Amino acid sequence: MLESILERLSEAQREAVTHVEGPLLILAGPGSGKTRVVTHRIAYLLARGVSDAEILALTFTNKAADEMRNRLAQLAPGNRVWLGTFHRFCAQQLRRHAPLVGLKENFSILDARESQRVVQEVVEKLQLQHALISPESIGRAISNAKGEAITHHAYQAARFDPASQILVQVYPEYARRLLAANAADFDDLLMHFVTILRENPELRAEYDRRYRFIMVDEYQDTNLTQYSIARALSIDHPNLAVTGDPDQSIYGWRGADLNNILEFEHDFPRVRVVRLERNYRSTRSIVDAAQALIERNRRRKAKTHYSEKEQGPPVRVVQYPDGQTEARSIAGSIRDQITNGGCAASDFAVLYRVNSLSRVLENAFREYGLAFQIVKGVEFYSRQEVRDIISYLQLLNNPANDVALKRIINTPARGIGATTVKHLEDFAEQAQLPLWEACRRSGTIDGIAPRSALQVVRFVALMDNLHACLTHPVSSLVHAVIEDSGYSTALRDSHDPSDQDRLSNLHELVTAAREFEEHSTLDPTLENFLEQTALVNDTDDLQAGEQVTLMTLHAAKGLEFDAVFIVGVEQGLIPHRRRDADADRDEEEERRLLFVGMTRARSALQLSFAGRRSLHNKSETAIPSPFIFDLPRDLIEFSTASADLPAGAAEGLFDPASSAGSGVDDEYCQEPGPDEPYFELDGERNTRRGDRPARPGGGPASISTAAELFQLPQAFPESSPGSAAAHESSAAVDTAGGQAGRNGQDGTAFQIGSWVAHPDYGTGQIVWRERAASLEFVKVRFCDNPKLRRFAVKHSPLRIVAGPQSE
DNA sequence: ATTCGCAAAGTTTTT
DNA sequence: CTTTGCGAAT
Repeated sequence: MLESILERLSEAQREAVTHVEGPLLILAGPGSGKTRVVTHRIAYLLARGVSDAEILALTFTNKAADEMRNRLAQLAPGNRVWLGTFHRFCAQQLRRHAPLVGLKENFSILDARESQRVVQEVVEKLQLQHALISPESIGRAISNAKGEAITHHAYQAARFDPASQILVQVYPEYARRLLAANAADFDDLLMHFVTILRENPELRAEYDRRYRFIMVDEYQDTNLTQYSIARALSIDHPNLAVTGDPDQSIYGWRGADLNNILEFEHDFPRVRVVRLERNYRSTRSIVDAAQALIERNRRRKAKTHYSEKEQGPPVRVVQYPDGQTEARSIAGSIRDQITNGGCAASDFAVLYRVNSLSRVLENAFREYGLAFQIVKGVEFYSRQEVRDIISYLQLLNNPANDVALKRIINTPARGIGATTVKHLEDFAEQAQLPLWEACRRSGTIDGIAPRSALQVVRFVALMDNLHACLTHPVSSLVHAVIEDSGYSTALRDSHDPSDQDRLSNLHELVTAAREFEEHSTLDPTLENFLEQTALVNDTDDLQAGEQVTLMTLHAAKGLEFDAVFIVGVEQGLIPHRRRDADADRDEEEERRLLFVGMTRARSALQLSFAGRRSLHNKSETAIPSPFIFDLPRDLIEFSTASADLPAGAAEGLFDPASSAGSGVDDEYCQEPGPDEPYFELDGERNTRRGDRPARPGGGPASISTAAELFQLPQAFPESSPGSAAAHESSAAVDTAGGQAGRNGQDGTAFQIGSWVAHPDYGTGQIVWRERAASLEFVKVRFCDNPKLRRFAVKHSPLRIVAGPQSE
């Protein structure tokens, strides 16, 4: 049993897997088999007799949790280890102990927009509008404070800082409103749990005992609050194992604190540190170039990435005259390699720093008739119409939820205007009642016209009727809300074509509810469904189909592709120029971002920059990113592409296995000529960067307040390494976070470029695909109409008439 | 109460 | 250039 878990692990991997007691830090470089190690370690603990109820595995994203769960299920079928996101874990615990922080167990979870809305209201109410400090930045500041476990009681304004002067007023009122609405924002889920642990030592000890073995994934992304949770549960039983990679920390801007991982050894003395440095994913050229880049960072832990795969072709660095040429050339190259090089579209990814760069690429890909998908951030559950219906459900579940009530009291329009709502609010505030109770008393409130009061009464009756449906299955309740609220009628009667999309999204919500009933491991209650919709986003699934993937560098984390293009590697883009351009700290994070992007590639990698870049329709001269100069000359191949591409010409990124083929036909891809190269990748400039002055900062990281919150005991059991017979079979080729299609829908039929027929609109061509809530959507341009129409493939009468063709 | 029009802004993103 | 939000007008 133990043997079978340990076979096919490298020595370093095995060391991590067999570590049982005591703190463990796994520094896992890209492609080093991290997920494999985590899942195998859990399986190993189980095999050694640890009860599955004693193990807690925390991740940041549902995607990571799903992947781990699936892989663990294969190693330890039927296990009941708690494995999931921080937020879900905390939400569940918070339900149990809600009264300890002034909530009730049926509290609602506000999404980012809703909580921002509340911030805005508070700012207006307190008359704190400030010319330079936007409500958004105040919201961010509150979120940051919560990410450091600073409650509104504890928050102190820095004396002369105008932003914190405002915050010190807004934060408490914001917190008060959320409590009054029996609601928590995302950050609250974690912070309230920390508060509970902090104020209830016996409860903390109980949790500590209950979860004797804790694992935290992507530890470099933890903020102080998350750190505090992990730490609080690892005092009496400090068997905390974290995996992470400081070099892949790219979320500092959202509160992730690199110190948590850099100081782990300090916070947990006698920690075992395992470095997974071998990269099983990429060729040596790629790994070595990425290593050279990341070595320039100072705030990191020494770690040398290496590969024992073949050398592979050098990393290509290409200069294009402008962004359009860049896009076309890449599209041409990919098309060429698909038609001549035997590659599949799904082998390729194009990465960029900012979403706005996707547009040129989109156009070029369309022009070249390539199937592609853009991974974007609009989540199904945050669409307006979906959010509206969810608000009805939230109000049914938690009548105190004023945020939800205000959202839907007049959606769809039912004659309850701003004035009426204002009166209701005033009354509610005066009487210290939820808005909902004010609605019940609308007839008795001064200032509300009888006609308006009647409408409110009808709204109350509507909700009361729906309330009677609470005993029905969630999906029928959702259906009832959509129908009885008048929402579906309003959409059906609308002349705005996009309202039809909205309607199909709502049908999809019913389907999601049904799937939840049938497949969820949780009780299919309304409350659990609401939690699901708040904490899960359905679009982090990539489609599997045959298409090139376009996405931001951030979105690429955890994925891998045979060939990767990174575009716009220019000053101002990578590193990105910010408003408050501060410090090396940011530059290092940007370098890590490029490092993450580069290490997505298995066998071919190209970085490119342009001489001119038009962004927001302004064309400006562009200068190559300084990071380009960090790459060692002997690992890269530099070339310049000229402006006038022969249509359809392509350069080879791959040296295809048969490098003779259509590999590098350099019609517009020459070595930089002697005639004043605009840009020269020169050894001298390259080395000069090496000896720049040492940074003064970087001092000892201040030890987090969490250390004061939760003291560690002086001693804990000596770690006992499992004595597994070590025979090396280092064939462990694992793709950490490797992405496989696990969506049901087959991607072959409805492709970009396919011709389809519709009974009403005639024939048209698919120009866009997307996926939301396990449903596939396409946009179609019909012959007689320039306007795009969007359809849910499953529900639409579309019929394929011809395969993909370029226009 | 809805609709229209104009102004302003425009990193990255999970939960 | 595009999107989004707010304010004025009907």
